Amino acid sequence: MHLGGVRTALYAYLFAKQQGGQFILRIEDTDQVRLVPGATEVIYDTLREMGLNWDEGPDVGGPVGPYIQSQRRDTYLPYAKQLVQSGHAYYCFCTKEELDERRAACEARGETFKYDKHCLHLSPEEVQRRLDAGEPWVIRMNAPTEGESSYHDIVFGDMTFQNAEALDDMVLIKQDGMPTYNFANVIDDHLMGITHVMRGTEYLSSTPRYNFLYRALGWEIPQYIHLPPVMRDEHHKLSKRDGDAYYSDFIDKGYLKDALVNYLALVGWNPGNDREFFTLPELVEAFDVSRITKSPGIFDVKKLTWFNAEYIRRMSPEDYLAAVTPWFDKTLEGVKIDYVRLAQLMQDRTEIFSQVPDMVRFLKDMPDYDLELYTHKKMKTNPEISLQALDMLRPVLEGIPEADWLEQTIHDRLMAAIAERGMKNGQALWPLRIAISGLQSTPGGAVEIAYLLGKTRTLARLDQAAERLRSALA
RNA sequence: GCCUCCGUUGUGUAGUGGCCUAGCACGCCGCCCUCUCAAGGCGAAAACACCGGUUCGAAUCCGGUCGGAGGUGCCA
Repeated sequence: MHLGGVRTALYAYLFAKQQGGQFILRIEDTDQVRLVPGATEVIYDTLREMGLNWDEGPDVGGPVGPYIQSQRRDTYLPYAKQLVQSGHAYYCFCTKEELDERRAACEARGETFKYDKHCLHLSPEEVQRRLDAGEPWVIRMNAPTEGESSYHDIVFGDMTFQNAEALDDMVLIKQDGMPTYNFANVIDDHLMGITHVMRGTEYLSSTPRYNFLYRALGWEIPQYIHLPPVMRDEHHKLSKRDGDAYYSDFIDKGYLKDALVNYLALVGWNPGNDREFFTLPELVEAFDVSRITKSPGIFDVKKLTWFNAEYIRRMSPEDYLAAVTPWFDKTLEGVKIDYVRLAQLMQDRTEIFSQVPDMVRFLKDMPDYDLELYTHKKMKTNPEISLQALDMLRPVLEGIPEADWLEQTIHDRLMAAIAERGMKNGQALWPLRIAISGLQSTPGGAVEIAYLLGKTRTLARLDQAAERLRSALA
């Protein structure tokens, strides 16, 4: 599910719940050609996972079903016919090919194509004759060509359009008998008692068409709340091509759904104060349609990541352990490691779960590393000093019985030995950490890593490192 | 092209004529802490697109310019 759609659904849910209304899920699948198998399941799964539970919808039912437009196919035509009767619509027999040609010619001349009401002037007899003859047809709206239309949008305020410019004879019923979105949404919104329409700004300028239909049908026009787009950057909307546009993209990368929901709510809306952290119920409470932004919002992955890291830090150690274990397993499966301790060390360092495997891999396989790592200005180390330190620390570690291989013990013995020789902690511990991790930075220091590795692996890595240093220095 | 909308630091925003030498958060940079990296603490740099008007006074009102987005489908 696209994040733009996710946010629209989120706002609709927040508003509905806050107003004590019903949140209805309706599947708009009138374009049979573009149907994507499994797409509706993705919608169900995503919304449910986010906690946006719908009160009425395809699978849960409700008083105004069915909630899938393709299953409502027969409800639209009578209304279209009614509009034909009242003169607000008419049958059209122009073929798609003809229209495409005329549109192309028009555009080539730099003009805006508009259907010229060609078939509006067919006599009723002629229409009937062609209908009877089985000619393919569509039903078009008979749009007024003069005057102006206005409506009020809760976010954008008063909108006014010249009818001649904003309205055209759009198709209501397609050749395959399906309604267009333009028609179906009006019919269904009315039939389903929709009071507030929340959708993207791409509908801002087509709203006068819908209002024309509501009026022609004698129905009440709903309230409009148009939402600014969610952008990838200044110029582009989030799109599939970015590979970062879908809810599942982020969940798969190890973003927490609560963080995603929280952050998404803030792209295009703010509570009017400095508060940033909200649970779903808190959002329901705080949401205020009058504070929805008009300008497009850029989806900032950095800020999302910060939110995610913050949510991770706020997890209980137990929850974090449960969440991180599968990620540990990706690289540490089968290795004897104290996951509980590792989790403690990792929790503050986890921004996204997908980063975890790379961060802990060294515990399983000793990475290749450059001896340059032993040179650290601030720690005052170089390969020579490092080798001395390792040689000095070796017996200390060896002297710790397997059963006493605990962090506290390792720490105390090491510190005592270092102090005894009057060394700086870093001078001894930096080389040790490099020797047993091979990495410039690790979650935890030499003591923690030695503990996690266990005595055997620690000493083995230590010996190997000392060996390398010795031969390099010789 | 035409129509509509939008325009505050890199990003999200606060701000509705004086409280703004423009606040907050992320990010960036520096310092502290420290056996690394994080986390944490402290600090810094960074914006009212432009021009003109209205006004004693404008980020806030008006006009224009420029920039951006959306629409202009038998897609939604």
